[in-house]
Amino acid sequence: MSTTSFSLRSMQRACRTCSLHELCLPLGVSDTDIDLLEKIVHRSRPLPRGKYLFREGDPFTSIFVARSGAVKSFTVAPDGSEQIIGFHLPGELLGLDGLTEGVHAASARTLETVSVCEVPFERLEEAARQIPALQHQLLRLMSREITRREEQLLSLGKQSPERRLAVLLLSLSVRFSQRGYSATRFLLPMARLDIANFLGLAAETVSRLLRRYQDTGVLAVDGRSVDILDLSALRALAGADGAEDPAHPSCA
Amino acid sequence: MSTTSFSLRSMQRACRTCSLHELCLPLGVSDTDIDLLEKIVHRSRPLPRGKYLFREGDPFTSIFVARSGAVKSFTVAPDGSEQIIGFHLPGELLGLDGLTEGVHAASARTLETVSVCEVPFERLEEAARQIPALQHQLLRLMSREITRREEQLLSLGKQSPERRLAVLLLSLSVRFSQRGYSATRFLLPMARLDIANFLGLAAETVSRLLRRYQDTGVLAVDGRSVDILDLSALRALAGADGAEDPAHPSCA
DNA sequence: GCGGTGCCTTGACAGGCATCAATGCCCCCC
DNA sequence: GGGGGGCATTGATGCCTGTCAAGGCACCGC
Repeated sequence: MSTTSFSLRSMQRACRTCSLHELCLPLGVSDTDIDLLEKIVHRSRPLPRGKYLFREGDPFTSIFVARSGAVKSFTVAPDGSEQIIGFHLPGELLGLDGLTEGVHAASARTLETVSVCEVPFERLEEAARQIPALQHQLLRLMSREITRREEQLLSLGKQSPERRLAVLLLSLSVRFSQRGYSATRFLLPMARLDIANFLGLAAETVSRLLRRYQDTGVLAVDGRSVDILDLSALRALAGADGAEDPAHPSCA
Repeated sequence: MSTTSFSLRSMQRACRTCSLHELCLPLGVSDTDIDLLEKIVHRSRPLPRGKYLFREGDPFTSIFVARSGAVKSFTVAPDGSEQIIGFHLPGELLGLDGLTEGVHAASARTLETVSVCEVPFERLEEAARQIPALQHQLLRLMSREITRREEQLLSLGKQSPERRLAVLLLSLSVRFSQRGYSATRFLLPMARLDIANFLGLAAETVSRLLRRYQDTGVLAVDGRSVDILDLSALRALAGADGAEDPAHPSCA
């Protein structure tokens, strides 16, 4: 650990050349200050599928960001049942919920092969004090995590399973496109059961909904590959849609 | 506005003597540094029920904390339907979701008479740079907001309406007791329709569930007043409960 | 090539919750 | 004191979705 002798050229100055630059901590930080940041960040070798970044109850010392690959975070109820809290794509901060109590409130496990950056939080905090732009970006990223969870809450609140799934697909679409991938064709990083668990549905329902979307020409689905054929239709399904169920009455 | 002449003795140094001290920004900040913080904070007169703290789309300039009274945050879909994202008790930060885009992502409206503190965010950020303890506490509070939303996600994910309502009641119970109120007897600050909207249920279902809880001796409900008679039973309903429905199958 | 194991899909069924509708209560305002 | 509106409760009905069960498909190791 202490004396890594293999050459890591591709890992040096990685933050500056990282494609996630704009989504991650370095945004707005000057080049000289990025050097400071990079001294703090640990870059791991790729982790295979199914590995834990951290577990519920682990002491909180670092936050994590995937450079590639998706991660799920979840808690395990006393009866052993798993409840998925979220899916994290590259550039999305992981582990921030541990700061409150000093202990991670959830576990994080890789859904596929994942390269992660680990950022020791105390050192990050210290650096943020010295680099105003870094402090600002850290706060912004935490704000983004709050916003993302609020959007998830919105989607779960819109009770119809049809909507929930549509919202998830749209969210993935947007997030993939922000990361330079296609907004309409992508591979789902997670299993149907994970989707169902996350959305509070049965796996069978997810399956049937996907089929229905396919039958109505909104999507083309083949296993984990998704092709969004009619984006506006999907938006209508997810959104306020003036379609069929007027959801909750307004108080306005 | 600029020249308020009326005496504000009770409002001066309010942070230091505020009962929410331990839950709010001043925690861990030295007395001399609190003076600095207090210069930033605006304390408003009490707002009546139904007033907006901010609206979706408003430019983000400040965060808010209620000193007393509850607030709901929500978004309005294009079709006019309201979706409630959360209920905020005194000491819980409001408006943080605006930092990401510089624009508030949700609206916040008072559920009852509310006294709020308004904290201009730029100045707070600046102060946080100078006061390490304040920076740390700000980050902790943001982390707490993330955690709270994750808990809400958990509760919405646990699909059974019975559980969701139990989780909400327990959450309120804990939060009231943290604020010095009874953990078992309190007044709901929100209407049934708000609860239903928040939990993704119909108002009728909420009503029926409350009745069922009452019939089984878990609660005594009268309008908005709630008396938790059997806390452990409520926990069982909310939690992993080895009771009736084994929720989602585990992947572990 | 074979069997095994996840994972996904499809079908049948029953229960639960949303929906519609009506009633009652309380508070506020006239 | 009377009327009205908002909110809560209760009942009846039908659809949707969870559950159970079976089958198919792909990937992996032997």
